[in-house]
Amino acid sequence: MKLATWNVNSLNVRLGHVIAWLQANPVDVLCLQELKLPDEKFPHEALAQIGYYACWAGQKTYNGVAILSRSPLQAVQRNIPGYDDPQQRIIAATLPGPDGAPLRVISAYCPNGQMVGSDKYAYKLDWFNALQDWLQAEMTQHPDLVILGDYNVAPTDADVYDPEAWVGSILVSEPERDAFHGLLHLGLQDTFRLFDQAPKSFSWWDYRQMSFRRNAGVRIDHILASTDLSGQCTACVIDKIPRGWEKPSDHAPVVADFIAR
DNA sequence: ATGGCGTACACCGTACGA
Repeated sequence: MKLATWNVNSLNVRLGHVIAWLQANPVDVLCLQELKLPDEKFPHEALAQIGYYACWAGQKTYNGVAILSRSPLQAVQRNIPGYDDPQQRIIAATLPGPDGAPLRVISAYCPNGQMVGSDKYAYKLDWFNALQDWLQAEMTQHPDLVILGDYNVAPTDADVYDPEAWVGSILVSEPERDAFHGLLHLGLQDTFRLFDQAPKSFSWWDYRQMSFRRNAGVRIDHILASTDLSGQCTACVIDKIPRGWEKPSDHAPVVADFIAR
């Protein structure tokens, strides 16, 4: 069973890319972030035509998340319960997992934070706290849980093309990394690091300065699996191919593969 | 120190991303 995540930077602009990618990579689940469209503009019919159920939490202009699935989605939850937030950054649903047992899937678009010390940075850290509290509760109810998305955190210096230039800056500051590791401490595994990976593996490259050609990127898109589930993970890869297409998203999809127990 | 590029909305520029 393959599950993937992709920050598409506008689903209006990238719908053709998403459909083309799914036809070449018929994953069971694809989590999307940065839809940048309101609920009523979500292209559920086009996605149904290629065989995907969907749930989504849209927002005009900014944010917005979705889960596409070959199986029907149950117990759909938008946002972090009890965390009052107009920004649409979380959607969760339950579907049959790799061996048929219920799997809780969460699509997450964690805040960017803009600049260390800014109001948006304070919001980012507060949001991660709320996420951690909610995940802790969620994991007690769902032993098989996977949270896929854009975390806007590069967990270690191995996830940054030029760590010395980035010291202390947004995406890598210690409080952000602490927040990310707080999630791991709940009993989640960064599935990408369960396997040998090429050095300088990244999931985001700036549109400017030919960053993709220079591989000047960071790894900020992650698939975290609960300990039980991570034992069934056989691979996690970043698919750089769509980043080289015409008018690409600045993020690449990340795909994890799970087998039955 | 700034802006580079791309998207959205709407205004002829600004906000935001990472």
